Amino acid sequence: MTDLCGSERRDMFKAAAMELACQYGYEGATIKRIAQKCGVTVGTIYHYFENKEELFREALRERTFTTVLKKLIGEIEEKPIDEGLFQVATGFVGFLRERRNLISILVSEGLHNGEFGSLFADIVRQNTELMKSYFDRKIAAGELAPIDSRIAVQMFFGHFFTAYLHKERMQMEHLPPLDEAFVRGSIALLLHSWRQP
Amino acid sequence: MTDLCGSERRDMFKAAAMELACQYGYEGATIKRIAQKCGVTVGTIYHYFENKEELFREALRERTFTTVLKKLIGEIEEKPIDEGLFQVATGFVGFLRERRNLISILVSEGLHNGEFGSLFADIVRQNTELMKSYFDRKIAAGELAPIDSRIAVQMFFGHFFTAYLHKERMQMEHLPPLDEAFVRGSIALLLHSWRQP
Amino acid sequence: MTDLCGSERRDMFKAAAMELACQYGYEGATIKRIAQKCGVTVGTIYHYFENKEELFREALRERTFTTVLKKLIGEIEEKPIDEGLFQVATGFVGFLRERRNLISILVSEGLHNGEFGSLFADIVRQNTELMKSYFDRKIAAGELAPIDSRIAVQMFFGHFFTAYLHKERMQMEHLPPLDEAFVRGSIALLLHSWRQP
Amino acid sequence: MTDLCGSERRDMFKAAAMELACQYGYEGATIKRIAQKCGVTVGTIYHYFENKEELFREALRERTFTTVLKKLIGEIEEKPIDEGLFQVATGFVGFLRERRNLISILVSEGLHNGEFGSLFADIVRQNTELMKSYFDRKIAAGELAPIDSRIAVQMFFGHFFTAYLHKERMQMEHLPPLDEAFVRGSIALLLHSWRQP
DNA sequence: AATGAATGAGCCTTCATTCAT
DNA sequence: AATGAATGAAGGCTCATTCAT
Repeated sequence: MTDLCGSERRDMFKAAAMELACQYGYEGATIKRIAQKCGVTVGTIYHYFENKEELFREALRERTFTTVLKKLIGEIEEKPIDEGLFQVATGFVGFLRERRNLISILVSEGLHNGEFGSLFADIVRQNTELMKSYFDRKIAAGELAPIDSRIAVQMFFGHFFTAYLHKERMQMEHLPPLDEAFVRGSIALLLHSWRQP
Repeated sequence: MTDLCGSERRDMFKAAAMELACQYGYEGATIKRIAQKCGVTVGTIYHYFENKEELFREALRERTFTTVLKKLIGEIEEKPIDEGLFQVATGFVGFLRERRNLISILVSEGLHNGEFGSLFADIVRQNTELMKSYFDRKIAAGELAPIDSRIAVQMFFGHFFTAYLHKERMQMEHLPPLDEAFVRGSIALLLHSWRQP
Repeated sequence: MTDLCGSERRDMFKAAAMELACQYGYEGATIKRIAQKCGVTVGTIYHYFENKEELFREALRERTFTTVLKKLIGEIEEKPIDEGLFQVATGFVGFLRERRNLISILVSEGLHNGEFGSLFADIVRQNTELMKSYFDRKIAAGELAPIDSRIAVQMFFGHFFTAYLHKERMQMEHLPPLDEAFVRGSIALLLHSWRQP
Repeated sequence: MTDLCGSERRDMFKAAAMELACQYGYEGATIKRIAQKCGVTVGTIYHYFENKEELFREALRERTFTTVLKKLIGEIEEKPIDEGLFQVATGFVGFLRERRNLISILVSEGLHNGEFGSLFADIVRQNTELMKSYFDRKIAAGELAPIDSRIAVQMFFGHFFTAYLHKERMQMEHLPPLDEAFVRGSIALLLHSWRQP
């Protein structure tokens, strides 16, 4: 419709695909629907992408949290640990929100689509490694106790990921909102002993 | 095939449906496949269930972790907190493993199927409440510090849930196995301060 | 439509497929057209056949000239060679006419469809072998000169096959009709020396 | 790509069309594939040809065996019959090999495409007439017996055509190779009596 | 002259569902 | 209770063709 160059067109299709898949699932995001949403006909989409899977693969690969995380870790290196974790957590949740479609598809399709599954695994591995080495540096520096950093990373991301999924993607109304208080509270919980000293 | 009464047949269909959906996703678990797996023809399934959705809804509602959790909490009330958490966590992971199919479907379909979504939300709420009141009693008893028990519950379940999903459902090879050591390590991480005292 | 048992239904679909393919080619014989010709909807055809290729493969394999040829050779063993050849040639042309669809598809699709190609090759080989051994027996019996029986077989079938294709399938009006006179004339041409003695 | 004048471009497209159609069939030889093979885009082809059919029609009409045959017959007029037939047969097989694409398409498409069918018929008629009059002259000259020259021509071309199709286009491995021995053997078979004198 | 984006009809195939037997 | 033939809409994808640039 509007005047767009080729690459912008591709982006438009990818965005529409993500949005529809988030709403209806991968199967529900039909090429026809994607085309309609973009005001073109099915053939056009195949002019830009080999097939449906390529369209999605490319869209999903596009931007991952890893890029953001690298930058964040660079910025927080010198800050106190609770501030550092706060910033990463906030960035993570913000990313999940911004790329909400991506997340939905990776989770729901990753469970039974090999291609998407390994894409998801890749992303998780990269993030895990970055964060683990941050933890390890903090342990070496004596800021953190000698905890099992591998598990710690899983706990950190796992918590915020699940919280986001449950609260914002599945609208579980009994759960607290994912606001700053929640993030700060969560980090406090991690850093402090649960046990009464 | 073998002689089964009506209710047993229903169970058989539900079990087959779960298994196939776990493997191929909800869309991939076609009525024909379910029928074949049970050695009957498509028509038969429609004798027992109104339609595909009813079959799945009923299968998913069947048994949730809540039943197990109630029993577990009764048993651990008097035990020290780390042992109590260990038993709940172990029971939770065991349940996820045993009902692996159910979990897959709730997660992947819950994201864009309203019916399944609220089913999932229900289950989560019940578990959250049970566990939260357990935490609250422990806080009152002075065994736990006055932590935010709502967040703590989310962190507890969220961690093991994510760990299970990533490791055992998505085969992320870079993650540690979900064995006793992992569970104990995770609980230690929760109960102790991450920060160097 | 009319009451037919399963196997008759299959036959009906195969017959329709052959007829349409003969008229429009393999690609032109669409499942929809086949279904329409049979008064059913597309889904029905897929109830009987895995896919389009299976439908055609089965239809093509169904009856080949080999069966007819075996019987014919049994009958002509004792007859004089020109009468024997006349009967085989007549039977061959009759078969081509009767199974006109089959031939069209094997020839036209066999050239670029591996599956159909090897099907055709199989048929040709079987016929060639049967006929060659007949020739060899006649040579041994002294009724035929010690000719190269392999080439002779190719010449025999090749001639009638081409004649049929050109005249009756491609309506080449400048060619003589494929009647008894033509067959007898052809055999005379084979058996007698072309060269002026 | 390279600098070609209009007519050379047309030839290039036609050649590519033939080659692809030979490999994949008429339907399989898509405009896009043809364009790709020539390093241009689809639009370009439509600058040179009205539509797909025109492209093929023109390509097929291009050069036929007739031209070659005329020349050959001129050359063999004075030679002994077996040598003459050898040269024509060799030329014919050589032509089929060289124009392999053309042949495939005429045969396979000619069966259900009226346009291509009559094109093929034209070619066959011309060749038949040329060869028949050669035979008739040889009969008049007493070199050949008073055979039915119309059938003889069909037998001559039909044999080599089928042999080529079966052996070199359909890779029938049980058949002898189409070499000089085969051609000479075939001609001997034609010229000599099959019957034991 | 050449491009390549866009079209839209049509292809093969799948699948939940119905229903006469 | 069970069958399985039949439906028909829908899905992914292809392709000859057009046309503004």
